Amino acid sequence: MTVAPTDLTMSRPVDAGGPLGWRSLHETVTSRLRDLIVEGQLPEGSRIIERELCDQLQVSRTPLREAFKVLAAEGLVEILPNRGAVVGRLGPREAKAMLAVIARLEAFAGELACVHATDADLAALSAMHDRMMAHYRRRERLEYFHLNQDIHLEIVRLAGNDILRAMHARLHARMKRSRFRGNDIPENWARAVADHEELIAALLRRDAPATNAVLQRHLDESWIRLANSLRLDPDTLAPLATE
Amino acid sequence: MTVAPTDLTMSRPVDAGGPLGWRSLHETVTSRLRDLIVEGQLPEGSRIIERELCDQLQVSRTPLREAFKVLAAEGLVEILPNRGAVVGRLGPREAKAMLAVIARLEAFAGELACVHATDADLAALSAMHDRMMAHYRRRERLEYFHLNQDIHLEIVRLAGNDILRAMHARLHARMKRSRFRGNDIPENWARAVADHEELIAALLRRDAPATNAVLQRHLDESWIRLANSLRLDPDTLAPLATE
DNA sequence: TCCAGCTTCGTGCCATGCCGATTTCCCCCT
DNA sequence: AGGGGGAAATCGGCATGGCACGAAGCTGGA
Repeated sequence: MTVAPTDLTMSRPVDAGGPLGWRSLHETVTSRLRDLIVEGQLPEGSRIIERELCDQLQVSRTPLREAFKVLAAEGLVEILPNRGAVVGRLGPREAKAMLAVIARLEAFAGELACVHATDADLAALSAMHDRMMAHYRRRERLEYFHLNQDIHLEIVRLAGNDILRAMHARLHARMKRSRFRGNDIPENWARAVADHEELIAALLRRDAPATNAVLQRHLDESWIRLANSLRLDPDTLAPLATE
Repeated sequence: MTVAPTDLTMSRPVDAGGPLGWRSLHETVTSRLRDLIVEGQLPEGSRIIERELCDQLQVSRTPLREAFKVLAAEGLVEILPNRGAVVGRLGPREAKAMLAVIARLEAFAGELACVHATDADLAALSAMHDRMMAHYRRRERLEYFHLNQDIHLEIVRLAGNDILRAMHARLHARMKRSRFRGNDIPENWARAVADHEELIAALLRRDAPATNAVLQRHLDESWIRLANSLRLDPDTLAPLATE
């Protein structure tokens, strides 16, 4: 779990720049740490030693501890009293629960987007979709993946409900790490792409019920895909028989 | 914003008791502070001076600052860089957004409860409902209010989805303070009670779609009631003309 | 040889001190 | 008299040190 000893003090202009724009140190540490966890640099379940991270991040223990507290509130790490912090594990049960909630939130966001988004917003979204499709035709998985995520986040943004966006962002961040492990299988990929075609069409028609339905279905299938890649039964969570 | 100078060190057995069961100081402070904010002891928008609270809670600044960080992550307080913390204001726009999300989450929870709750669970819920109705007939508003909240929380619990419960609890806590200011008007009260009758009936029938629908409607009406009590138009959020 | 108790070491938690930023108030200038 | 600028008080942010809890290693007895 060795991390590149990046110096965070450099990212804060100590004397230059206006009072706007620079963030307090614990905030910087929190962001950096969140990225490290979400990107999987810190493996799940591993104990995090304060002093070690202090040396690597070149900060004192106080801002680091404060960062741990907010990450614990976000559910990314778990703090055991008097025994330090471990990066939070994501069991299959929690993953299923989380995806179910994400599905409802995003479906709701789709509904709202149909009502509140401007024509320009939808046009931009459609353009993103077209670019994503281009990547799909070239089988550029990574670019597809990122654009896919951007589209989902954009839909939530277009809903115009900040609370909804914050809730969704929280859950999405926790799921992101799990999704990084390639769990997209070619035969399912086509299905996901078809969903997206339907989704964009429904949005452009501003058909709220249809948008809700297709997003709900799309994300439910997302859980099926994840469960299959984990060799689990999507319903009972029992280990799947492997041949 | 003077708060009773409760001594938190007492709540932590310094030498007695086993190692299990005592929480670290910042956790205790966080809970206490959360209660203080939710119950309205700390008025919204007021700046919180670290030193002042340190004296009143009899703790040092470090655990207090850590508590602020997690409460900020929960959205209960807002931290302005180098300018301290203020308890988060809840504008009408955010209140509407929050209630909309709560409505969807609770409606979803109702669906799940229809599937996952045991017969005993539903019987207990029904008993709570009966007690609530007894309070209603006697016009005991406070007891009714508390039981009402308990029922809603219980439904979310019965859904068996911990993520859903956590998200809902977060939002519910932030709304609670606003709801405390009596915004129940007698003529609307009867309507809310009728909703609850329908709700319990749908749950006992394990009719998921009906449960979803009635909860959704009930909470949407809850927003209408709140907007009216704030003299705002529920849709446009424009100030309502008062005669 | 194995278990129990103690000791030591590692580690996290909390208090305090110093530094920088912000705000406020007073004085001076217009 | 009113407005602007500067200085002091105030408050929050970060670093460090002391303290307490938990875990592992060691030693002595059964």
